[in-house]
Amino acid sequence: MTQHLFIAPADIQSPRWQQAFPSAVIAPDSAQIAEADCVWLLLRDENDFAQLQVLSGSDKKIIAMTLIENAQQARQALEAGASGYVHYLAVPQVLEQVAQVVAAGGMWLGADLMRQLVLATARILPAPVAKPVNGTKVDLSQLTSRELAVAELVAAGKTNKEVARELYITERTVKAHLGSAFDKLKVRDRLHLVLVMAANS
Amino acid sequence: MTQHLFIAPADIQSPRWQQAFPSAVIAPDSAQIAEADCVWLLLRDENDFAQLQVLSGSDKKIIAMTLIENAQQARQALEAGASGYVHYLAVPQVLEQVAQVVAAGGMWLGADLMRQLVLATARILPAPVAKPVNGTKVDLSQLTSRELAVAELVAAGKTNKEVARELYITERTVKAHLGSAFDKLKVRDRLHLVLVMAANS
DNA sequence: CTGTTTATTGTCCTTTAGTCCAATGGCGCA
DNA sequence: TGCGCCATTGGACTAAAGGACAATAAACAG
Repeated sequence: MTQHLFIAPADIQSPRWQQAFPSAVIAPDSAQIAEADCVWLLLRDENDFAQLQVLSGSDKKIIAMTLIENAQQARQALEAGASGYVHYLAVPQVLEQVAQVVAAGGMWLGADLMRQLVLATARILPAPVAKPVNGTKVDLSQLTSRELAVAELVAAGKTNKEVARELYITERTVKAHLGSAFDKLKVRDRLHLVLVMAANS
Repeated sequence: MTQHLFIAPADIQSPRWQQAFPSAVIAPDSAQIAEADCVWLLLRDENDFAQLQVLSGSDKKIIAMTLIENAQQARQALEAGASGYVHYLAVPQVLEQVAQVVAAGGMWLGADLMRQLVLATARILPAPVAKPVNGTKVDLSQLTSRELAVAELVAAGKTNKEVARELYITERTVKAHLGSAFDKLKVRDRLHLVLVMAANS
């Protein structure tokens, strides 16, 4: 039986982990790493990537979890040794599937990210007609670094107050950044912000 | 129950197909396509690709099978609409896993091909491409029909007032359904509801 | 040096969201 | 015919979100 260990800060956890794997251990750090043979690591900042690098040295299977699916982050995670890349709020069925595939020596990526990889690869391999991907695209690059930071946390489900605490600024400032992000991305509220960010990552 | 249809010439077939899916239909052409919801298509020449293109128009899941695994062919198959790419002599366990992943809205590629894709992509631009937003079934089944209707509209970015107008009920009732949906899905607000509903893609 | 952008915070105010404690009527089921 | 579940709504209330108007300070470009 596979022993799963979920490493994530206390404020970003999902009940679905335990639902998918009743015997799973959920902890904020890797203290109980020894008993685990499948580690789910929530990626948020560079430190988490560093930890991923460290873990990849072992023979344990590592699955990166993310707040927002993002192609570059996925690539980095897989390069750093992860065998899977999945949204942290994925439903138990998906989590189980990821575990299965990874346990079988496979790699797991959501279909959308996979498709991106396929299409991206089309450019470097001798390809026929690589259909350029487009759509209702929003340019997140027009946001300043602070606006983006706020937007990402908000898109991860944080409230303004939580974002403020996390970034060591006042709630008012959070609103300011958020408001200008709304303007730039032409969305009316945080809900739509999540939708466009989810559709363009 | 998923109905599998394997399309392959009589001289290139594998007994493992039937082993993996006892109720599967194996035929040399797509005559019996109507009853199937998962089509396994053996790729040999350009005609097969053409057929793949045609099939991709339907909502059926399509899995490309190959005689020899090849990165470029894999790419073409996935671009043409296939959700998986697997060797035609794969063992039943693998076939079942492929079917599972694909049924869940995922994409399947052997680990080796996957690694090639990942490494290939690593060298090119970090520019993200748009991804289509799709949704699969969640454990949303625990919601009543009304709760689900409200949840879906909310997850599409509608305000309570808009949902109320759309469903011809009062905003108060929208709140009631939404509140109980929150309880059942164990989310704290509409933002997390969106994340949960968008997570299983 | 000056104008622009970015980051930060403030107050005041309106609109939305979400919860608590109800109540009513319909529908299936034992 | 009660019991439970579902859909509906009310009122009252608290919290969260977002806009309007404005200010200060640092960084940066021309």
